[in-house]
Amino acid sequence: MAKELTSRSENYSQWYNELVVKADLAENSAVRGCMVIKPYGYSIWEKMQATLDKMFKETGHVNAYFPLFIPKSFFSKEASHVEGFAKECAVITHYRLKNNENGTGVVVDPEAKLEEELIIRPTSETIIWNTYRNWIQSYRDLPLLINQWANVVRWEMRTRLFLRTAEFLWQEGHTAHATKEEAIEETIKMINVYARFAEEYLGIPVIIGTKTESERFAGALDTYCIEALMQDGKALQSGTSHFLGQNFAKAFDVKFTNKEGKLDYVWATSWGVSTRLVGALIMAHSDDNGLVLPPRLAPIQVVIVPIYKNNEQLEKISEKALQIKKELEKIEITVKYDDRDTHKPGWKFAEYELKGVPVRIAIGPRDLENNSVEIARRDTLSKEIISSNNLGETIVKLLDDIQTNIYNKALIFRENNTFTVDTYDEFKEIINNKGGFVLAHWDGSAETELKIKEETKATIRCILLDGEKEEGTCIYSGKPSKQRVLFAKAY
RNA sequence: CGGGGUAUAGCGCAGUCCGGUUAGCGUAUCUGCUUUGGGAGCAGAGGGUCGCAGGUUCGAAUCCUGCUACCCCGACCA
Repeated sequence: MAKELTSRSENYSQWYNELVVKADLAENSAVRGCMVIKPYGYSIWEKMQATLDKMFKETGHVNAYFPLFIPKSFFSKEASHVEGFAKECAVITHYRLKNNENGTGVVVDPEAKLEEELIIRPTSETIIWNTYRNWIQSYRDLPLLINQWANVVRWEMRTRLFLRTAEFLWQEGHTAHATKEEAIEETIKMINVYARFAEEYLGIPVIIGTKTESERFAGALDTYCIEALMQDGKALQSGTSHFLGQNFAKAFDVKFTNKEGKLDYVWATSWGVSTRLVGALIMAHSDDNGLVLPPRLAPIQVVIVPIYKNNEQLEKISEKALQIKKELEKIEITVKYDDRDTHKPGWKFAEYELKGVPVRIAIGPRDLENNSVEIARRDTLSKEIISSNNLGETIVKLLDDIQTNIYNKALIFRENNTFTVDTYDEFKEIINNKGGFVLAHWDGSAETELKIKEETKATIRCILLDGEKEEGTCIYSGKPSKQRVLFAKAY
């Protein structure tokens, strides 16, 4: 009642904005374009971090930390990199404040101007490669497989909670290799790690592909990406992995002696995912009642709500509830027992639905008599009374079911909203009226890509990595094409 | 950064056009009693620099100017 949510059909973006705030994930801050990630939202991010970090370690990477500030001169060393980021950099020019002469506060001390201005990192390639120069001399120093968890700042014009904020949290992997082949292998390995994470944990099916030249990371030779389809038919780039070639090695003079004793430039990759994934999670699965979280990333997997008329009943129910909690926690399930007397059960039901808790167990006097509990699952909103014997086993299976179900639901949605077209008219019809992914032939030219973007707002999300090599003609120019590419309107 | 909109109690809003009692409603909060298997009921109470800064006026939430933030639509991006 107090937290009525706008429906998706009524206004999808309003639904998203309200949901983020009402489910207590994040809110806008006093600083333009920056968000406050609240504890519930942050714990989802922590779960993502923990999982990804483990996956990175399993693939041989280690964590380190590089500075937030980058000297301006570093930044300008790689030409296309500067061009890509220059328009959205925050710059530090001074290092001191002083009291305003009229006593009304503080002002920047003009005496404290920095010799060299500092850029707040929009990404760390430059500072990292400047450092790697000192770390790498020989092929024996390679590969260098480093990741960092950090915040970055990109001065965005229009921001949205999680999807695009001026400051965001992410991880960025930066690796150095002796050969081109090895670097490309690393790039592909990591995009596959992201894809596996998206599908197995976020429960979101993704398309793996490479970016066209115009969508590529500034400074990369190739950008691999995973693209997910949101419920409103728009695509969300959910992770990228870049093959940087020798661009940064040349810009920062990072050379090594190879086995033949010859000097050569190092081959590089970088890859990242951000708090944007939280936005993906919300938009992929949630419904008009609120969040739907995949069990593997839900901060609370099971909530237990007691139903009682008096203290005596509450005591008996609590005894049973705590016993169940203990049993579930023993098998690594995160359980919250909500015995607050300040809210009624119905209120709690609605609240936990809004917050996307996968499983709710309700226990009342009738259940005590019958040795039963009521189990409700968030993804289907269905309820069932079951015996409270062997609850652990049941819940484990149920959580697995939910994880699989929401993935399948998202997969079916994507299948139903992926279209193959052969004419520009069909293309426009689908992009304008339905949305979704559209597979179409493209002649490979930046001009055609731009024209299509200008006319329809759809962009090439990626060139499918495992796409069929099918000859055809470009829907726009009629020129020959070797394979279909994936178009969509994107976030 | 361009166009449009909004800013009044924690949240959601009315009042602003046409200046004039003590700024109101819903919800939330607090107290008490009754309640508890899907967002409880009744009674009472507290809570406001009307976004910020100037200006006009005897008098400003209301009129004027400037600023800021947020939302929507464009251009740019993870």
